[in-house]
Amino acid sequence: MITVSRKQLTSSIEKNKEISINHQKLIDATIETIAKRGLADTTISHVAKQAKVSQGYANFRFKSKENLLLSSLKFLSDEYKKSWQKIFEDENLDPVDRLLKICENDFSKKIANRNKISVWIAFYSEVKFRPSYLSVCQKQDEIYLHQMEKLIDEINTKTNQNSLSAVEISESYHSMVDGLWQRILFDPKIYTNEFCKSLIIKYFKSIYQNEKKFQ
Amino acid sequence: MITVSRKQLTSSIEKNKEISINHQKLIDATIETIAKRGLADTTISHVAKQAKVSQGYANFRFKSKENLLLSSLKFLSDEYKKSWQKIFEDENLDPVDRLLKICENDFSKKIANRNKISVWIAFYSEVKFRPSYLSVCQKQDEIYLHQMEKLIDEINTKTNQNSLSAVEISESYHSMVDGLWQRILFDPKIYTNEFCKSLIIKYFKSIYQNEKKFQ
DNA sequence: CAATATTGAATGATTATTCAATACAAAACT
DNA sequence: AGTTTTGTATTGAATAATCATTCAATATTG
Repeated sequence: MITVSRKQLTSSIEKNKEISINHQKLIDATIETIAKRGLADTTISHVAKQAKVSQGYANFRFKSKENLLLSSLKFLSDEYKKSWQKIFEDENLDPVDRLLKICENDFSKKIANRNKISVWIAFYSEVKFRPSYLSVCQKQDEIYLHQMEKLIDEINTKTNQNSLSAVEISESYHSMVDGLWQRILFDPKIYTNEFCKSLIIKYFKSIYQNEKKFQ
Repeated sequence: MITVSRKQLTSSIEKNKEISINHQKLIDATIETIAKRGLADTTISHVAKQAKVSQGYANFRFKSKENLLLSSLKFLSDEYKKSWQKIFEDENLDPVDRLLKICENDFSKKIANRNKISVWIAFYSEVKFRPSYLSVCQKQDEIYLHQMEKLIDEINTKTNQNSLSAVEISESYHSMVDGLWQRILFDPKIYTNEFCKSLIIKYFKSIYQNEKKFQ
């Protein structure tokens, strides 16, 4: 009785693992393909070949191409969210260190690499026309910005900085990051992750001139 | 002889006018269509309908869809270039005023409106995969950045600002503009042109704290 | 009556989606 | 242990829709 039950359990776990491996394999292949060929030229057939499954299976597995694309966007979005959420939740960091960690994360190789930025920009360009894409990004964006504002507010208070509001600083930061991501894509020789990060840090340095951690 | 020659001249001008009206009509229709439906969903048939010509004609006139898209990008790019070139060439402006004019232009209704930003972003997302798109943007971008660096350098010298280099400031400015354009598209209620411009001016204010024109 | 501009239906290529056929693995039965 | 049965995973060829492109026919202009 026990052995049978164990066997079933193992089998079920392994089956799920198999399934989620295929699931993730297809999402990875989608990201690779968009990065390599662009969203306009990404067909189910290309993705399937990249993932080494049949074309029919890719479609069957995700019900539709649209759904596969959406799932890939969700994956990227979740991955990004997890990375910054960990930093906002870390109670051991003082505000300035937390801000520095956020910058570091935003220009880490895991987040700001050419493959992933290609995909982000491809989806950005379609967001206006696909409500489903927008809803994946919008909510997380709001949370990020809200946390950021709280954090900047703390730093403003601590440093007696009051010529720029927390909203203004976090909006500026956010758009600078978006802009720099774009530039990493166009000209990665000049816009290395390090260069981008240092530009951002210098921005903070010019606002918080007495804060030594930005030096 | 003279009358015939005049007639021919007039006729030729009017024919060219007709032709260039159709030409421009199709380019405008392309921009409208990309803004309304996205690049992925922009077909020759949609553009032709928008321009009120037949589908066959649109293709015939531009030889291919690819060429129509490229011509539309060129049009946008030239329009933008003309607008900032005029400012860089205006000898009556002192450096800070010139910088203020550049900002104003970058967030003017003519340049930074939802239609045109939609089209820019649509092309950006494909730039990596179409060398022809890249070559349209790249050169002008370089000139813009170069002029900007010269300008910032003048202001740095004049104001004894030396904690940030001209390159750093112009790169930061440039990416912030790109980022803000993106945000105008996503959330035009918050990111009005005025709001974006004021964010940028405040950035300069925090760098050039003694320069009264940024107040 | 040319000569040129414009049309719109036909063509062919591409591609998402479907689904009958097959491979595979686990369970049930000798 | 080996064989059969059953259920699920996966394939890939067929289908149907979309769309750029072509071009013979028609309209327009000088």
